Amino acid sequence: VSATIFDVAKLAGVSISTVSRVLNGRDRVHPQTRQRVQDVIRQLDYEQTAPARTLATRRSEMLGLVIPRVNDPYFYEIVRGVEDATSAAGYSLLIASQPRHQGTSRNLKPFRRRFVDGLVVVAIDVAAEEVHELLDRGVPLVLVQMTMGLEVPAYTVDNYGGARALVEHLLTEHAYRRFAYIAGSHYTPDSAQRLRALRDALAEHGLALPPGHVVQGDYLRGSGYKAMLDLLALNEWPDVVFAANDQMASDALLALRERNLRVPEDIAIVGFDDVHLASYVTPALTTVHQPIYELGFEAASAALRVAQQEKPIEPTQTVFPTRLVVRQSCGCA
Amino acid sequence: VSATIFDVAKLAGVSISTVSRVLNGRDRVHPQTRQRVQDVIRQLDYEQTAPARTLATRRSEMLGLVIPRVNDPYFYEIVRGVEDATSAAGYSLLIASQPRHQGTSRNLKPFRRRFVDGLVVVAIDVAAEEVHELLDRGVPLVLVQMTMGLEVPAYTVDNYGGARALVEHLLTEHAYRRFAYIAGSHYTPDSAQRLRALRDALAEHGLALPPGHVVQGDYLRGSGYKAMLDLLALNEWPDVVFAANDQMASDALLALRERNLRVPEDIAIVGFDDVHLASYVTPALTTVHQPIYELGFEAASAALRVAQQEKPIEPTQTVFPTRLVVRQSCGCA
DNA sequence: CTGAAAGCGCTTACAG
DNA sequence: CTGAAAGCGCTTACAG
Repeated sequence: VSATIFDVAKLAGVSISTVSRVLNGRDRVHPQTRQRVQDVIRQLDYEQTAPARTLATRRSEMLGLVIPRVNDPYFYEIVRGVEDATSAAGYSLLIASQPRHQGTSRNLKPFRRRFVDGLVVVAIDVAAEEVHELLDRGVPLVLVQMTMGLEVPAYTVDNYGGARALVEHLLTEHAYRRFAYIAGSHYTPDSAQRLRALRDALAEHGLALPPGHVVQGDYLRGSGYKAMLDLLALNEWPDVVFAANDQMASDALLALRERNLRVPEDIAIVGFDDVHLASYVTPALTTVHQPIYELGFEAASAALRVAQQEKPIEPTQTVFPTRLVVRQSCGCA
Repeated sequence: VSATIFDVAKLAGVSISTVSRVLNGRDRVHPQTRQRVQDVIRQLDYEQTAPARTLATRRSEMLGLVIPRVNDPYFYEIVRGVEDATSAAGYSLLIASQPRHQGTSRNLKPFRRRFVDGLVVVAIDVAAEEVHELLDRGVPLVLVQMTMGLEVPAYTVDNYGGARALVEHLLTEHAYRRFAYIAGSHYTPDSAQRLRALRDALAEHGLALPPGHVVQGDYLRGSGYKAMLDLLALNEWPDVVFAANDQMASDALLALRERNLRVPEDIAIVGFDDVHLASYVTPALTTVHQPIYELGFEAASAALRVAQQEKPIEPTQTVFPTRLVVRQSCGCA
């Protein structure tokens, strides 16, 4: 139905090689020939067929994205960043979202078969073998919110530093002593890093987490509510609850309100991430900001930069800074 | 680097035609031959190269998605629905997000060139010409949250009915008389439908919107705040403010809190959509639920069903029901 | 500066 | 049930 490169060539009175040359802007073409071909292209509304080109060049002008399928605005922000970088480069985005936890995975195969020019893998367990295979083939692959050792490029945020700053604030500005922690899913490293920061900061002040004051959540909607109820079942309540993300902190808020407990007067709550929700709940959450959109944008940009220059990718480890955001849920005015 | 169909054929001692047959499960193949080929495929870890297949068959096993690039959890829910339907069908998802308002668009071209097997277009102005061209080519295309006349299949929700039920509640249960409306972006039909429902319901009760009581927002974060301030600048305040979505309603809440006004005592607020945010703000928003995820899921499923059966798509107009969700922001306990 | 030809890795009538 | 061959629409050395 549509015009092919043969149609263009015939009408312009040249060979398809020449059409291909003006299409790709490589090699020299006589200005008049070029003009003639371009006119015909416009006239026929011709456009290259992507798979034919991909087959010949092994490049698809698509960026692949692997991301957990969970319904979390946090991941949406990453997607937006990846997307913006991708369209800015004139690429298309091919998405495969995955159940968050799924043992060994062959999720990268579809991307191999489709010749994606780059791949961004977000917070997903992928087989090291597959990652290295892609990297070895020269497919620029970058990790976001996870690392796989120094040989694989990764974009993460300073979870430890952010959590540390948050806890220091709670210790020095508010003099809280009894802390509790609502953990995120256990198979991601960030919750563990944030917990470690909490423990270290407490230790420096001669404190420790009381037994039973670390409860398990999963980062998702609802789990913070249940975790908070577990905490309220303890003999001695904490002064302050540090939830591993804002979603769980917000759900904890809901649990406390139901029990007619006041935040921060009875129990203070803090979160992590600084997603939009954090500033809409009451009291607004004190939390740690991380540059979520930028994480996605920079990771994708890096992969695309490499793809477009055909250079091998450097296994750079990029750690974005985080920043304490003080609102009211910690007890500040 | 990887094995091709030739490698498999040679090692199995058959022609590539036969390999292709076992790969695609069509035509009869002798069981022993089939077994031998399958063994070799496994042995070589062979996988079909997608673009080669696409070039030969004109089918890509990709579903295209065009969606506004705005940062709105509402759209993320749709994406999730589309995504789940897509992976359930074994397809990949190719995303092109677009600035929300961009005049006539050639945004569908990339999808034509890549032979997507179906296309879901969400709340985006696309040129009617391009839509019909794709439809004419047999590419199943479905519209979500927009319609382009009866010839193009569309998935929408009952904005009018939902808004109507909401306003009836406010009129009969609460006896509010002075209404105000914060409109969504003017280039989408849903805000206008909701406003029309409001006007009709008021008229039936012998009421009307006072002058200046319709203010313009854009659905996005921040605009509800500004709109609420405009309303507070009026001589006579409304009893109740109907914001065209929950995001703007939540921002209006923030504006009122800053002025130390109480919701719902001083001014009641209601929203639309029933996004997660609605139940986290204080007071929780009375709103209208719409099945956002389902909208994306069903639209994508319909397109894929057609794609897989190679039948022409029926231009069905599907309208999902909406449902009043009563929480506290309207004045209910 | 330009063209003829081979090749990318598949599928699919057409014969047999 | 199976194979040889043409074709899908491009790109890219290789000659000239």
